[in-house]
Amino acid sequence: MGRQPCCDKLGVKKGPWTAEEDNKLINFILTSGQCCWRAVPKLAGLRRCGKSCRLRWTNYLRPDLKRGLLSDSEEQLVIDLHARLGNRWSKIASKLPGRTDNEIKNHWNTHIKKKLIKRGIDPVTHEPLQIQSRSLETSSENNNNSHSSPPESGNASGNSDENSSSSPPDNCSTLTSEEPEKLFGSLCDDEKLLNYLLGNDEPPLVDSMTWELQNNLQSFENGCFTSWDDCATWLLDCQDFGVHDFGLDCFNEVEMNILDMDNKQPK
DNA sequence: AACGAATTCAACCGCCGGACG
DNA sequence: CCGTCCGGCGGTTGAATTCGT
Repeated sequence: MGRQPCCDKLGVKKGPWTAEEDNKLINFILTSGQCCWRAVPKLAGLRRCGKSCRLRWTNYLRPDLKRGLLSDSEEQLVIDLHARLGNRWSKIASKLPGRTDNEIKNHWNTHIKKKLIKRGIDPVTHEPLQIQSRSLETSSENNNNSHSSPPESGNASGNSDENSSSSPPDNCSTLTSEEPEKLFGSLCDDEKLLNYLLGNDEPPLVDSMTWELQNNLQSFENGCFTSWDDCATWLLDCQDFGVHDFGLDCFNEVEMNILDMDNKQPK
């Protein structure tokens, strides 16, 4: 029995989003919040699949997104997390505020992979390439006991357990004795981040979020945008200038304010 | 300037798992 | 327990852009 498609394929537009579509989606989510994505296209007046709307929102339109290339420390963080988690891009993205899984995945495939190979590190196993080729020879002798296998290879069953007691500890052991220090080296100036990565601390983004919230709320007058144009401009500014780290909690507050404004001041 | 190759990244596809009736 | 719905995920594609000749 075939599943119903996620949306009516007929009449559904594909390809790049236009500014008008973006505005419609932003407008809808600002006024109605993120509800059932399946219903979003209809309610927002878009000829798009619900999935496509969700993707567009999460990967591009969300106001808390950073734009631009990953910084060096972000890159190191991605490398380390990849060593622990494998290709679980969403998990990795969740540790990098303002970054999306798609963005990290793309950056990994286009930049980081090459850098690691240049440094002589296998981007899949995070082992030095020479050691890996040697271990490949030996592993053919005892092939089933593959602790040096790619992190994601043990994940083929789709086990995406958050605390993941399974693969991450093993993955750490795939690094040479120098690697972890090398990888952490550039992160050591960010103690909170480091503690979090080592599992000793809470995520470090809370402080920055509240800090950014304070700053971004200055964009509002009495907690409200003075007009939709202001709001849209604010959203676009957030994207263009990389305003980040204030998370969707803040956004919910904005949204509530707008709803509140709508109630008080009908257009 | 023109062309092809290489690179980038937004968007799509299909699968999976949780929630729910 | 089973079937369905839906959101989310990771892999892949292909148009746009950049680079090299």
